[in-house]
Amino acid sequence: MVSNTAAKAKRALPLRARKDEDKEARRRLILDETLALYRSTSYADVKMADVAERAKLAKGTVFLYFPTKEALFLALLEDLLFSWFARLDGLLEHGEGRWTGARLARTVAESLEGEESLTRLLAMLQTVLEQNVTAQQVLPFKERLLGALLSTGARVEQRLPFLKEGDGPRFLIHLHALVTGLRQMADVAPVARELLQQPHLAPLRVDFTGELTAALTTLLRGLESR
Amino acid sequence: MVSNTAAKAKRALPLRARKDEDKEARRRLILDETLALYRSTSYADVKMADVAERAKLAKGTVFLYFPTKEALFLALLEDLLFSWFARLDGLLEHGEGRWTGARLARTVAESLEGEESLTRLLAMLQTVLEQNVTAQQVLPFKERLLGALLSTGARVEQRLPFLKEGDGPRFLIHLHALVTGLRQMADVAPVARELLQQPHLAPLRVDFTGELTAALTTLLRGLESR
DNA sequence: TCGTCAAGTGACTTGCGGTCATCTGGTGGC
DNA sequence: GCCACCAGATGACCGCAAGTCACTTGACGA
Repeated sequence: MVSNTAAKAKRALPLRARKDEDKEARRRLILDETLALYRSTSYADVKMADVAERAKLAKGTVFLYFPTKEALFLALLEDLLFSWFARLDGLLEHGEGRWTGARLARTVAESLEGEESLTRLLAMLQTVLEQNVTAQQVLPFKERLLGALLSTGARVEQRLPFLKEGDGPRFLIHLHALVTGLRQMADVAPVARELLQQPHLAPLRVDFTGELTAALTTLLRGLESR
Repeated sequence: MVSNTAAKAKRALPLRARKDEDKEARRRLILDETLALYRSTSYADVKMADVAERAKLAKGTVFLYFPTKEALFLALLEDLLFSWFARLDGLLEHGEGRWTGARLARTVAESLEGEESLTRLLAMLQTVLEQNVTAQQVLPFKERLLGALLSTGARVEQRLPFLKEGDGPRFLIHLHALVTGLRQMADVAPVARELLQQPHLAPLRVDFTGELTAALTTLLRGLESR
């Protein structure tokens, strides 16, 4: 979970973080500043030196908390991803009334609206983030991911009676695939975005939420009519 | 299209490529060597200096043919992608007998088997390759892509009578999304691959062709039962 | 109060993408 | 067949960003 500004202002950190609590706060601070920078630019444009400067730390200090740039962004992804899982769980748990494939598709797609940072990071996961990171560092992430896949997957299965054993997690894997792919198409590099303004290239433009909803609905209808 | 070794050995290039034909041959040579390197490593591990060395050229010469590393890989992707489109067109055109959603799904998924380089590059398209490249350089690619999307999309629509106007291209966009996403999951970084050997993480392992076939079949069944 | 040592620092190293002043071989004109 | 020209080729060099490490300093316990 990324701390909000209120929490940030709560208390000035000592110059040296010796208590675990303070270390954690410093870690959060670095993650927050990284996210702030990433929001308005791209992975390549976020320099470790800039992160350090914004966090009012020396560059070396950032590397005390995260051994590589990739590890930093992997941690950021972890924050965003699992807080999204928690939010989706909430929506599935507390939603009233009958659930249909279409409703689930909409719920999921909308839960990802405004989560551009998350989906952009997700799209880089294996291509970039898992480079230059040791197995030690990826393992906890993968294990948490598996856990979330199984537990949220089970919740999805409960909601839609036509789903069979294992369909839930598989649905989430397809969701991940679609999110990754659609985000790449919808949220392209600035150069390409400009290009796609040209009317004759309009068919290449992709509305993320719309297209994701459509794809998930179709996917679930396919499972229902099996 | 990437030239084969036979074509490569056909004729020694002059030291200076002055004719367009020779320039094209040199360009191909660079692309071939890039692909050879990329096959066994990753984007980050392919150094421009290595490409030059393998092609028996000075580093500067490579930059005469491709202005940036990203442009080089974009050109490589273009080669692989459009030759795959052509191959798929052939399969759609010459396939005998009745076409079903399941058959189309299988045909498409199998046409991508052994195309790991293509799908890995595709997964990097917007995240990496379109960075550091001018609009001038991306435009032809996008235009060709649009053309292929429309023409191959139309072929797909012809094969499956239950598809409506526009379903073909849209199917291909969802295909792109799924390919990108599934490739990321199936063909992970070496670190992660090692990790996934552990039995308790088995559910995170993804069989690319199998999973793609399943997803496409479900997707098409969803469209059929609309 | 002060000694200890982990947290913090930033100048430095490394490595790679990209440049450009210089060189040279193919070609066209004679 | 010779030569002048210049586009193609070269590789030493540059800039930049990730990552290191010898040194400094402030929190805490004795």
